[in-house]
Amino acid sequence: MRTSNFLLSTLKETPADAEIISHQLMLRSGMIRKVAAGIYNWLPLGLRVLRKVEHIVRDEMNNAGAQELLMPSVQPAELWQQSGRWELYGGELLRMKDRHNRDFAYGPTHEEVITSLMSNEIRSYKQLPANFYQIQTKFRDERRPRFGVMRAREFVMKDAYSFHLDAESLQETYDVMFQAYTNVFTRLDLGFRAVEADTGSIGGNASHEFHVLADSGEDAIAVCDKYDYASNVELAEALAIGGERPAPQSTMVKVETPGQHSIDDVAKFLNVSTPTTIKTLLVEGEEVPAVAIALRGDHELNELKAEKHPLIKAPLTWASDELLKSEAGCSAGSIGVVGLSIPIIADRSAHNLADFVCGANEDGYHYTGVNWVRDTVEPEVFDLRKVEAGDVCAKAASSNPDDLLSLTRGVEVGHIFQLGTKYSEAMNATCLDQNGKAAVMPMGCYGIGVSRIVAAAIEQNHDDRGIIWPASMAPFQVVIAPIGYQKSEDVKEACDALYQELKSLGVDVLLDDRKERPGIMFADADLIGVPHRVVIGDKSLKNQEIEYKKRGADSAQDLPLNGIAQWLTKAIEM
RNA sequence: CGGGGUGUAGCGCAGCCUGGUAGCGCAUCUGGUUUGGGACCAGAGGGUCGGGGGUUCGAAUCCCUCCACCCCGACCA
Repeated sequence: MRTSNFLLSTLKETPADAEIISHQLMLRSGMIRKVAAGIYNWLPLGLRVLRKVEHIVRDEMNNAGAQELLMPSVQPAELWQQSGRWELYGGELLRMKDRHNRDFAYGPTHEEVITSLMSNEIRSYKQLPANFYQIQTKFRDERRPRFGVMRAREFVMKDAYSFHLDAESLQETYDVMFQAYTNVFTRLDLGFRAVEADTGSIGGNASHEFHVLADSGEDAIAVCDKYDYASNVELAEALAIGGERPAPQSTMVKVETPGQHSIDDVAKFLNVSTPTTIKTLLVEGEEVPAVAIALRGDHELNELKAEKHPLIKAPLTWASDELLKSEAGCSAGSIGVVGLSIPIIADRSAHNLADFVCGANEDGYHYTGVNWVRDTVEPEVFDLRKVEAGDVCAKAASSNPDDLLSLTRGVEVGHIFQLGTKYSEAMNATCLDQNGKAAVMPMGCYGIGVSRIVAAAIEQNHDDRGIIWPASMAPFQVVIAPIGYQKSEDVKEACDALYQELKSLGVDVLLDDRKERPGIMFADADLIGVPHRVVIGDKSLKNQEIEYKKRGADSAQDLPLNGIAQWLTKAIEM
């Protein structure tokens, strides 16, 4: 490609509404332009990258035995009513009507369509297992689209759906897809982790997310390398801190704590440390009006874990002031675990405390020297808190330094689920088994955020000049920057010859034949992130040399002109 | 959805408080001088000042209203 024939739409200044680096660089390099909130044009440069990612994803899906198909983005409401999601999916489902006033939706995902399709096409167990995928545009009407294509409303996704005769077969395909996903992100040369995940609203059993590690990521991940453990913090198990609970030493004393509401205030006022206090939270209950949650003062509630407790109402609802008053007899700053008549659920670490401080259920008072059982009802023990860096990994046996969790942030770029029969039952997707009986097919589903990968890759690979593409997704592998292309016949000849030779060798090469000063060519080449740069000018040509620089390297080197094309093709492969 | 903020040329912004011919930098076009890390000189084009309504002799500026977009909290590839 020659720049004279390519829309190189770079910006010198950063558009004001771009917050994170990948969004800024995608705008500045001319990869994308916004059409509306969360809706983007992909310019030629951006599309080249998107296509490279698609290519690798497609290749690995094919290798994993999945078959590509293409489903419509517009889907009739009937399918969604059949699965029950027309009512359940909520505002993220973009709904519309056709000219006959029939309801349709723009597909946010394709479980309904594929299950309906395969319920007709798959008739015998002999056709199983089967795995189908597509790479296609989805629309999810996000509450808050942001960060460019990282969280867009319209985006490109690879979604795959597998069908099985039994759970064993589903597990086998799930494992194959797990490996395929690992291959994809390895080939894309991204730093990533597969993490245990919540199955969320799609439902089902096993689930893993694939995260590209980046500080700007929206998800927190707990990691322990020694045990190859990685889990979304939403899910990560928090072990009890401290061993067996010590025996009570102190007697319980009611103390005045006027105007002290937060744990920090109370601890400072009483001159104790927050890990020796207990905070008590009241939430609405299932079948009971309210439930008390007891956490160590310095710990935070993991709401997702709380919602899994049968007594706690989901979604988690904080008790109103009136409910606090009627159940605890005080306001939020003075609640404690002594004398409550509602169920108490204590986090493991809170349950390990002795002689602790907690509210007295009377405004302006706390207790010191409180002990479980002696001074309270026996609480139920449950894993309720958020894990923290330095907690012991749930898979570890000791608290050696390398058994501890560290926290890192990630961008979710892939998610695989074992769906089970949730959709196949609803859509009546059965096939005949060995005995000639109709069997409901268990399913798996597997998603990759293709357009999100592009943004995530930039988050991980950039410097103050611009993008540094991994070789596998660079829009161009090599850029030729001539010094005096318009002036020097020699330079023009050498550049054109190298350009043609690289093209014939199958290299994605960009020849910058604009009438621009070198500084502009270099700045643009750095900004759009081309991995290999060749500079050809009269000076070096005199010595039969060119100048080569790898993107991100500190300095350039002079290389012989002779055989440079072959040298470059080798450099690209490395 | 709740809270905060912004809409003025393709991009970044000033002007608004205190109403009076719509500006600056970058980008674009023309001519010239330049030519190894975002050059310089001279000239040019480009605006329903987010939309609608109102106040006024006169509105980018004041008032009302609608819209769009951005940022902070609950969801997801």
